[in-house]
Amino acid sequence: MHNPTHETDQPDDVTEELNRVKWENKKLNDMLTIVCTNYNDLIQRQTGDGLFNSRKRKSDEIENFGNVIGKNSFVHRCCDDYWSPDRPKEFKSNVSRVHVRIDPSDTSLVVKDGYQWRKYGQKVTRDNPSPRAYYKCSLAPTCPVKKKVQRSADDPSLLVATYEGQHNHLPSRPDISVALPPGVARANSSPGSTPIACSVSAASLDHMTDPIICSKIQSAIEITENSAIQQFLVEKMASSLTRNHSFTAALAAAITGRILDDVSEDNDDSESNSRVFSV
DNA sequence: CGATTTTGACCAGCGC
DNA sequence: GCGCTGGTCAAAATCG
Repeated sequence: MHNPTHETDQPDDVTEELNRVKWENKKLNDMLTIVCTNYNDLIQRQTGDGLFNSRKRKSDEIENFGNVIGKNSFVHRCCDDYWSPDRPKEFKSNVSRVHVRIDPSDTSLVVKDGYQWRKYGQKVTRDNPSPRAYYKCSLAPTCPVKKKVQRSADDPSLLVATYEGQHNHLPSRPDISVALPPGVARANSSPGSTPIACSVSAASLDHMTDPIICSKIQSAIEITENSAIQQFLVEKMASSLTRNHSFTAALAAAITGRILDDVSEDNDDSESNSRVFSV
């Protein structure tokens, strides 16, 4: 956003430019706050009402925006074949799976990801001799996120965690999820598993099948500043919201109105406005 | 003593 | 309609 050619300007111009950039950042923060609020409302409306009313397989329809990432773990594409190959595919979108390498002798079904989970059930399924554990997020009473953890039938040293829903709160260990917004969990190590660092190795990223998610996650890992976190958050929300035509129409109308307001308020500085919204 | 885990029972979707 | 199956409940047990 900041034009590098201004660095050679007079000190007064530099100060003015800095003030202008600060003002633009403040505007972006305000807009981001509004978008976040509306986004959470929309997601809650889409996933909250009746989401867990049924105790049965309609829970497959739950949307998920959380991708978990860490050393020795990797994300499958959101629309893969979930647990069973013969499951219907039409409502599996945005349910993410995470594979975590553990010690084969470790029998615990624990995948630490910065959130606090309460186990509410365990089941032996037909297609896998190892039990499947069911967890609910216990960090916030209203958090709808659930996860299922089961050993891979093919590779006992691999834990497969499936996340359903979106966190409506921050993780209990912000140090783990420093670069990821709420709703994006990060896999950490279980007691018997290989410790997972906060960086992602190239080898682990190679396991990812979706280059878009891979690149986004890699960029997220490199984020250390607030502006970068906001950018990642916007990308995440945009990728899910652009599928909703009514939302995009409403958003376009809102932004258009906002731009018009800005133009009328800052009539002397139309160049800066175009710079902000041309991203 | 509160939080969490375990585990058997129950419920509901799905295929036949 | 019936049986199989996955998901959830809830009481008891365990843990810190």
